[in-house]
Amino acid sequence: MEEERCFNNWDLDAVVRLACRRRLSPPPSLVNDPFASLPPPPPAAPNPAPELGNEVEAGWRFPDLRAGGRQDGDELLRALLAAQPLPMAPPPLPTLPPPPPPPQQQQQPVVVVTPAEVPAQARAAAPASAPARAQASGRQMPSGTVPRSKRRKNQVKKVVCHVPADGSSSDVWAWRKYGQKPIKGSPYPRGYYRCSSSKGCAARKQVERCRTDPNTFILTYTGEHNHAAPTHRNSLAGTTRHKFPSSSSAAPPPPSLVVFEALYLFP
DNA sequence: CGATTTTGACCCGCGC
DNA sequence: GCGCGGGTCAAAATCG
Repeated sequence: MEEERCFNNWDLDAVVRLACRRRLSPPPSLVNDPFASLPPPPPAAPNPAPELGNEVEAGWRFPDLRAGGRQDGDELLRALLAAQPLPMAPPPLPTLPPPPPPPQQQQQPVVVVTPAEVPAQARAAAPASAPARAQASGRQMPSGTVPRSKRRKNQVKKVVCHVPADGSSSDVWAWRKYGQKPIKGSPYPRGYYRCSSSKGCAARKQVERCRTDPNTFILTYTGEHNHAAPTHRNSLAGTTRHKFPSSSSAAPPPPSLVVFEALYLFP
């Protein structure tokens, strides 16, 4: 169990780092395939939970993008595409079983885009209007921040992307992990990261291994960067520090393309 | 020394 | 109204 935890842990961190460092530092030679040296994902989670209405699957559904008649999603998409033309065919989405009927709350437009700078671009393109989601702490909050209670989970703007385990997404931001939680129905924990490029940056990122495809990671970006994208990533940000000596420690895999899915949630 | 990671606890949104 | 689950905080430990 411990190992598994470490394993998962490592995975998430690795992905995040990759996602962050991409073109910055060529992957060490020892990092061919982190997964190869690691124990395979649990064959069968305690509860496979086939019908999990997770956001990812929701993302696969492709509800009508203009359902809400909003332009944000569309603009975002456009911005994303403009910023980074699809270098490869659309994502292998449908590896998942037909998702369950969409709960009424799932009327968020979903968009599929590709890669790399998406989060950054998206944020740059989208109007900086995510005050609430930024402040989520329930405890002592700096004055002027919006209490978590004001926030609606379903109204949080998100950009979901799938990252192949053998690759990485790319964004120039530096992310700092602030939490990790096991997700019900998923054998893999989800890591929570926030932008460390700028102190008050509201941008956050969640990293989770796809339960249906262990070789794929799901990155979920929320919030917006309130600062310009750093030309170079921060010093220590992304520093590799393995707490798990020996086996588990490994370097991140080489960068490559990513498959993105933009999941845009509206209020 | 500064920044990051880890981990348990707390808070709150949401579904029943 | 209650309980569950997800998201975040913060202290301690670790690393470059």
